[in-house]
Amino acid sequence: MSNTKRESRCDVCIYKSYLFNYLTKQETALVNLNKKEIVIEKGEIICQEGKPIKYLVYLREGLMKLYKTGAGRTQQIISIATPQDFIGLLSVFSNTEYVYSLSALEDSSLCMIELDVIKKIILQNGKFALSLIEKMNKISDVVLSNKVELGVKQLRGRIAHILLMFAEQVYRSDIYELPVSRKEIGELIDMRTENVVRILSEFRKDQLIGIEGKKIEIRNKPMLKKISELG
Amino acid sequence: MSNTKRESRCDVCIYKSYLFNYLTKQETALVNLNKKEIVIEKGEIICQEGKPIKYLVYLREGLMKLYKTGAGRTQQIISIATPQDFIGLLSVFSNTEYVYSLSALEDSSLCMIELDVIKKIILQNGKFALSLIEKMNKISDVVLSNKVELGVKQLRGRIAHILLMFAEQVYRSDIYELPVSRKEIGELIDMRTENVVRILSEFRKDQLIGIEGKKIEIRNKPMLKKISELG
DNA sequence: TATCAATATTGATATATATCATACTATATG
DNA sequence: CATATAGTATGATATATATCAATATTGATA
Repeated sequence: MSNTKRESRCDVCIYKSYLFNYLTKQETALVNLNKKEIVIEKGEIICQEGKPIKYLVYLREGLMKLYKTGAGRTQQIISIATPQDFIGLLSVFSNTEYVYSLSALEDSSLCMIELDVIKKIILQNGKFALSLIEKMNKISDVVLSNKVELGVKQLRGRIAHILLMFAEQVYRSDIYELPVSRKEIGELIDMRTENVVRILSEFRKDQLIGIEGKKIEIRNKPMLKKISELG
Repeated sequence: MSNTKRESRCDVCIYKSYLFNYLTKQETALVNLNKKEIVIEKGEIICQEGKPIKYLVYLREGLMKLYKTGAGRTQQIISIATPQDFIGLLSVFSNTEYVYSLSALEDSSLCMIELDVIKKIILQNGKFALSLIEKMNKISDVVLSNKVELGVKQLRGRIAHILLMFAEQVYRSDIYELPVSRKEIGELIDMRTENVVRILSEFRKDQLIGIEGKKIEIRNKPMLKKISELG
């Protein structure tokens, strides 16, 4: 737990979410006083299911996973958070305890804002509230449609989908280092580790991708897209 | 399309959502002026994917399904709305067109409120905004956790889950009339019609349920719960 | 460096689920 | 009334996926 803390000013924060542009000077100052910044290492767990919710977590830099622990230590990954995401935004206002856990897939830098302060601002700042609502809807669109699509796709389609997701949403590059293990990919798209491995190898044999350990290279994006769409 | 329209006053509406208790008299009057009430018959489609969003739909009485049409006329049911639900609340603020369609599973009575009016009220009424946010989070908890659980459960577990859902969430009775066809059950829990039929028959043979056409009787709830939980 | 544990890989096999075929309702429709 | 049409039902078979087993590889740690 090497939670290096450093304090920066919200008003000039370079990571600032566009949502906070709707705040007044006073509100920004209030956030400034009631937030803490932490830097965490890959693998560290920030929030655990069942623990009381105190903060709204904002991801400045890095990559994190939001997951749920089921019976028999199995995990299910709900979503992968990228910079500028408010993590778990879809559940913090309806629960007093976290329903998901949160851990770092890469070294990450977070800003944790007291939830009570956010609530206070919602009460007094309509523009902020409406923007937050829009933001929540956008997140729910993505998360939900991902989960809904899982149901119709076969394993090959899911793997293609996740490979493209990392390329397009996360790394914005056709060459990237997978931030997750084969097992975690399985937890994200509901399949067994062995099948993740198998289908990745298959895709490599078919020249769709290059693999070198965790390094992935998308080689035939049109074909991958087709596989992803047709399931 | 027998959209019988009748107008009632919001301030004394017996179907009123608790959310509207946070409104001022003026705001209630504004809603009153910008809403329309409609009564629709089983099978009627209210919103269609791709059509512009103008209203926030509130279900007063009846039962509706929110669904998505995929390639090849296949449907996927996202959720089933019960009275007092704001339908599609999770996507109306992030899109200008509906991303889901909405149709009646039973004769239903709806109140459709101009979305612009809702937005206006969010901007000026913090309590309403915060309550709406909490509501949205609750909906997303339910919808998302349902979809997440689908991924881990096998067919038997899914059927058990859905049978219990109708008994406990929708009809609050162990005997009820299924509002959906076997095909629609499949669309709701990602499985083939034949397997829905097969497993229902199996459950009947095992004395877990009684079936008579669409009429379902839960006969061994503890066992169904176990099947639902263990997947 | 040696050792251990976790991860990755591949193959063989079992199981779950989808698909195909057929028949048998109910319900609508001319 | 006859005849479509969708829904329900069941069996046989094909296919997709999970499970089991064995080995290789990597990464962490003493």
